[in-house]
Amino acid sequence: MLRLPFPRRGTPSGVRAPRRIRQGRAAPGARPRSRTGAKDGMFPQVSTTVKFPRLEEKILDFWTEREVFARSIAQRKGRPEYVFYDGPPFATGLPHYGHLLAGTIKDVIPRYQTMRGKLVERRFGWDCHGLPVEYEMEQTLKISGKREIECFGIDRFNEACRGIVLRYTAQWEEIVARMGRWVDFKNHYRTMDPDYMESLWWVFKTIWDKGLLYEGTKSMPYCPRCATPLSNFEVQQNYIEVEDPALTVRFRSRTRERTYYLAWTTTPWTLPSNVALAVGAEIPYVVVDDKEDGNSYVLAEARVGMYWRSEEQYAVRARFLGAELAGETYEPLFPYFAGKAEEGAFRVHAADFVATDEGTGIVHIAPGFGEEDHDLALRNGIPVVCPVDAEGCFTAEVPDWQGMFVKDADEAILGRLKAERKLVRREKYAHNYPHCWRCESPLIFRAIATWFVRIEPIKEAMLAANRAINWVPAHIKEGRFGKWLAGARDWAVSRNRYWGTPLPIWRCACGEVVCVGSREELEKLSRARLADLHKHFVDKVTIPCPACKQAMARVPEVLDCWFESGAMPYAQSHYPFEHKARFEASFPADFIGEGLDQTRGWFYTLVVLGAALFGKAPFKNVVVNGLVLAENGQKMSKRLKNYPEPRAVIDAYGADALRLYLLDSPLVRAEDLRFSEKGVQDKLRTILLPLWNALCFFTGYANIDAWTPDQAAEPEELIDRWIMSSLQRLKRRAAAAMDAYDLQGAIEPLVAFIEDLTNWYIRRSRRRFWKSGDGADKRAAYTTLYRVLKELARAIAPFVPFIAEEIHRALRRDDEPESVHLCDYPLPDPRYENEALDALMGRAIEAAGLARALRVKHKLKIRQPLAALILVTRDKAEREGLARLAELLRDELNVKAIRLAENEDDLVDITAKADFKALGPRLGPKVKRAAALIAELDRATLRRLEAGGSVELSLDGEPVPIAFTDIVLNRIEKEGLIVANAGTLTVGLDTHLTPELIAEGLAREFVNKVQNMRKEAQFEVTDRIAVRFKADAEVTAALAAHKDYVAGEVLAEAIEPCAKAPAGAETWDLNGREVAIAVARKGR
RNA sequence: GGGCUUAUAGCUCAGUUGGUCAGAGCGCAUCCCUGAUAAGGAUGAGGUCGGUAGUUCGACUCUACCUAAGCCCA
Repeated sequence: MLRLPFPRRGTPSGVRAPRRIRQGRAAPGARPRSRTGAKDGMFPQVSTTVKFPRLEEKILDFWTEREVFARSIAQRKGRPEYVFYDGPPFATGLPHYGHLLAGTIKDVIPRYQTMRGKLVERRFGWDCHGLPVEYEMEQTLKISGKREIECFGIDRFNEACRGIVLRYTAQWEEIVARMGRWVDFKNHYRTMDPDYMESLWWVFKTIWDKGLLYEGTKSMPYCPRCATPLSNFEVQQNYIEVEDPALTVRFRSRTRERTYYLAWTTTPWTLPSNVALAVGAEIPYVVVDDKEDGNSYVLAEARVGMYWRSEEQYAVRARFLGAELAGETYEPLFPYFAGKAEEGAFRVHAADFVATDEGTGIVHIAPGFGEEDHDLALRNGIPVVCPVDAEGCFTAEVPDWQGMFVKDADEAILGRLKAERKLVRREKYAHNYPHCWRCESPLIFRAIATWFVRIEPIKEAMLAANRAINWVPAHIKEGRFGKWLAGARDWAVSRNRYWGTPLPIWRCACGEVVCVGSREELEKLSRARLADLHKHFVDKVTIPCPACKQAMARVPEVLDCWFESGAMPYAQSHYPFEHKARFEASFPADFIGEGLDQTRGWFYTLVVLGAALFGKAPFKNVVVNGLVLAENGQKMSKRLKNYPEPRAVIDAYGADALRLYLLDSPLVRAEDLRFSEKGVQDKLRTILLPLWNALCFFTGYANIDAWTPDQAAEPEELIDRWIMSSLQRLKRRAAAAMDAYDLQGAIEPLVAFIEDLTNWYIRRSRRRFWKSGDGADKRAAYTTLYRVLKELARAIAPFVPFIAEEIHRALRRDDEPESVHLCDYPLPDPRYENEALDALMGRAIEAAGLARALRVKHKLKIRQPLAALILVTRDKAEREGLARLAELLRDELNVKAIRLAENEDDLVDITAKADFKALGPRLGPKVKRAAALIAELDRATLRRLEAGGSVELSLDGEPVPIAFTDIVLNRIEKEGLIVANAGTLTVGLDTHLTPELIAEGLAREFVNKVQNMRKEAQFEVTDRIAVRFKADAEVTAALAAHKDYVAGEVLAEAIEPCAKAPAGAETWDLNGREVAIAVARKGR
């Protein structure tokens, strides 16, 4: 069940309920500080109780109303173009997380580049053709298979497909937009549009003219009943456990006397089509003399035991590796194709797919059927025969069983073999066998006429294209993609289907073939002017044969839809029929991004066609994203419902949170991620909410003080200069990572900066904002925070476009762009960079952490002031730097003084370790003993080394000189002291509590209790009160001494001690002393 | 069966050219703070760095093999 982040009153789920009931929340600026006439500020009052999803929807409206996306592009007219190609999705289903992920990446990078001043057009694409559409249509129409479709009418079928492909586009557009992705849906491209299809023809024709297209055969799963080839996708649908006959037959050798090759098959009906035998080159074979029949048999050594029970029945005559058998010839089993011997049939070949776990280790090869058989035949010039017709019946080539369905012929074939003494053994064989998902018929594999793109002539161009691509992550270039390219085989681009781009090939019975490259060309040839290029229109067009004047008809196939998407760079622009110059100027694309599963899909077809047409890759940079898995690590499954609906997640946490979750993950490096709703919520809670609080903090106080950017004051305080310097570093790192297409690397510094901003800068600067008056320091603080937030909004805009927009709009002046997405990406300003300060503040933050830890360890709460914090470091520069931060640390840690010291000897023990990096190469195996000696060096020796001296160790009587660079100093707090150490810095607390300190601690405790009571009583934060209390003499005295402080803090007009507990008093424990306190609101 | 990727704390992940550093965030537990407050801070527990073998003075890091998961292909 989905947990909402803000159930009812808006408590983020997962956030522990506050221990105390919180009430009477005040507006941020309404602090108890007397001021007159607070003017309305220039900044909108930003609510601290934001609901991000609703906020985002408002921003979406703003973007739409103000046409911000279009303007973000329009304002870059004339600037260098940054070209993005969108990979088209199938819209037969609704978007899942994979789409949202890719969509986010495809949004972030164009947004970033736009802000860097580039013109980035983003056209959405739709993949409209292909089997999934046809499959769905068949289900809807309750028809299936070639015959039924053709009976239904290809025209009606195709029009029906056309009708459903765009069924979900409205939902797609809605959710893509809701994710904050800016992409042009109006100017989309669709693979089924006539212009698009015409460009495909041009691509096809161009490749044709280069001689890269040929018609061959491909062994495909085929349903004889439906008379149609099936795709792998279809085959996977229906595997059934069945029992088939398994035969071992003997082929008489022509090379060896009275010798037979034993071969094994589970498809007897393919035996008439046998044209070769295959052996494993590395597999040991034997020639066995059968003592019973006097013949010799060749088979794999490992399989002998399966055919002869006892060694008395046979004798091994020879033993050799399969390679030796290659080239031997044998007599055909059947006479039908005996004539093919001259073409290279009936030979033994070595093949790598031969195994010895079943059968004889010799494989019967029927290239007309088996896929491996077919490939082997193509590679070795074995003739391919396929005496089976479209319905799966034997043709006239096998007259004995002509017209018989092949599976039904099994028995007859078997009988014949038996009669001819060619059958050695008959078994039953149970295995998983694919069946037609439509009609349950067992599938056969069968060579199908198929059009191929020849890869060999363009392979070098493809490899060169790949070398020029910047892959993110880099390993894909030489790994997954490179390996795939290197082993690429000819690409089968035709499909025996209906809803697709028809192959523009017309063929005559006389053998003449023409390829048509445009509508105009077709019109010239046929006089037919076509508005639509789908099969049911194009197939009606005939072309007079230039050779014999008869009518040429189009070949029946349509194009593989991967061909269509791979041709998208050209087809989306209707190249070369339109936009010729425009295309040529913008090819190849600067950037594409899709999932890892596209390695052999879109990425591949883009590269093949780019290499074939232009000799280069159609894209320069590609970000490959990983797979979003369900929380349990399994694939997300609609059926299992093992993931929350994307829409529900967006509605609950907002698109920014989801974007951030997806981007700040291994997904952007092509690794998998287990999707966790909790993870999305955490991004909201730990990053977006604190950022939002920072904005609230700023606008709240700025409005109270009526601060405006006109009152800017140049920041001089160290902490201001520090956060400004941090900001520069953030911008430098984010831009560098983005330029390297390292999305996660760009987000990491953003998150770190938000942490710095909220948990150090604002925390440490609070008092500067709410102190009264409007001094230069306060103005500097406002100026700093204002600048930082504004630049931060721009820096995060590509990643979290909504919250960035809201911050920008809260802070912008009228003369600034009305949307953050119309701004330039902020770049580092070296004037504000200060590495030394960054390092120094880092030490101060560290020191504060150590000091807080000391307080916790020694039960000295922050409210108890302490006399001093002692910072010890031998580094002079560090000491001087920390001195400049003393005030800041004093305040943070509630100590009266910061003392800096150089001599750490009283606080820490020093030991040394060997620096293995320095000593290892020099000493080799002796390094371990040297390390032991170094660990025992005393303080005096170490100090001498530190001062630049050197020491000699004695190793095996050999003196080994050691310098300070050979060791690493280690400091350890001395036992029993209140000190803590980190690296060179040691901090100590002066824990001696004087009566003054104790008194001040009591006063602070008292303030704390009264503040709690104010809240409990639901007073307004500005209410003035009267306080009465009963306490012991010490507390009473402490309060008297700190009366002004206490009164100021709690807005008390009077603080009266009483002899006995006042009416309505609550009793508290004040550092072990009982105090009764009563508060009363004064009239307003 | 092949290719690629991944394997480090309960979870999500860092770990730079091998060097004595096993880390961060979250979660959990305990505590602090209470003028960013439907926030914030500190401390703590915990891991044979998937396994085995090797290279090396030294391996989370390099090599080989194995195991598991994911993707793609067969």
